[in-house]
Amino acid sequence: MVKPSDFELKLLRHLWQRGRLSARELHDASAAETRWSYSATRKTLERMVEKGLVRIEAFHGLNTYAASQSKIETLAVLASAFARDVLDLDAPLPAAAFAGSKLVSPGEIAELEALLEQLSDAAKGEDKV
Amino acid sequence: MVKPSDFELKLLRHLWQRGRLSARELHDASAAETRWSYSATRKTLERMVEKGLVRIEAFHGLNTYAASQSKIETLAVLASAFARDVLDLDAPLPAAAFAGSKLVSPGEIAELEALLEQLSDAAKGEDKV
DNA sequence: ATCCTCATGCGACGGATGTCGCATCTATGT
DNA sequence: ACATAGATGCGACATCCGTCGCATGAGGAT
Repeated sequence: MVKPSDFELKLLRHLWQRGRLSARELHDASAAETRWSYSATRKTLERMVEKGLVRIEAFHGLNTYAASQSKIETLAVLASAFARDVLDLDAPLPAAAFAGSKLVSPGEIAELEALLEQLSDAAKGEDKV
Repeated sequence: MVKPSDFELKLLRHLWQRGRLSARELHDASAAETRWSYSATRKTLERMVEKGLVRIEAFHGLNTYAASQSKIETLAVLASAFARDVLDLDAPLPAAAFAGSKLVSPGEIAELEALLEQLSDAAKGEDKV
């Protein structure tokens, strides 16, 4: 699972919400936040494809892009990095941390928690070696 | 207030805990985690001085370094960036998020919350303009 | 006076990322 | 057939950061 940068995350959010988009559509949707030129949006998108964050698919010559890593997976990577690097926590972040976010429904929070625990267990395993 | 990178944070932790240290002392204390050469530690330290994260002071020719941004301030920047960029939260992170961390005492959590609220209010102000 | 050790200043390289422009190709209107 | 608009591939530059090495210099040991 890949950890996106802050800007990459902004693009991902639109893709999660709206599914598959062309570069132009994604740019129009996100330009207000990023304040990027169309070129900048496209280049970032291109790199996200290389990294495996986004899947590209052409329809009759028009490239379209869709997230290839789910919102929950992505939040899990980000949250566990925060817990480990910043808070120096062993256990995963408690669900309460996500409670106020409009990004995740209660059902998704449950899913997230499961993933987080998995990640933190995996980390412990590596430690021992 | 400056947002440190993950590695810079590792160095800062030692400075918060032990106060002023020489480059050598800091390196010996942190090399296990960073797995860096002495040169790498020094260079990072040098850049942290430029950024204003650390204050340098020479005693009879020996350089010593101390954190110039407190633990709580730093956690506040990091936590509010996480809340804003990742969780897309308007309000600051709830105290519950920090509860399990050995880095902060209950008293410090209170201090943190105050700071976080300040930061989130400031952000709203800028938004409106 | 000579040598060794350690600190210091500073340069360098590579990868990630933010940012942008240009040359080319393709479909479409006239 | 030709011009125009938009999409695409790709190159480029700057900055940050992880990482390291070298040359110089100062203080102590012989």
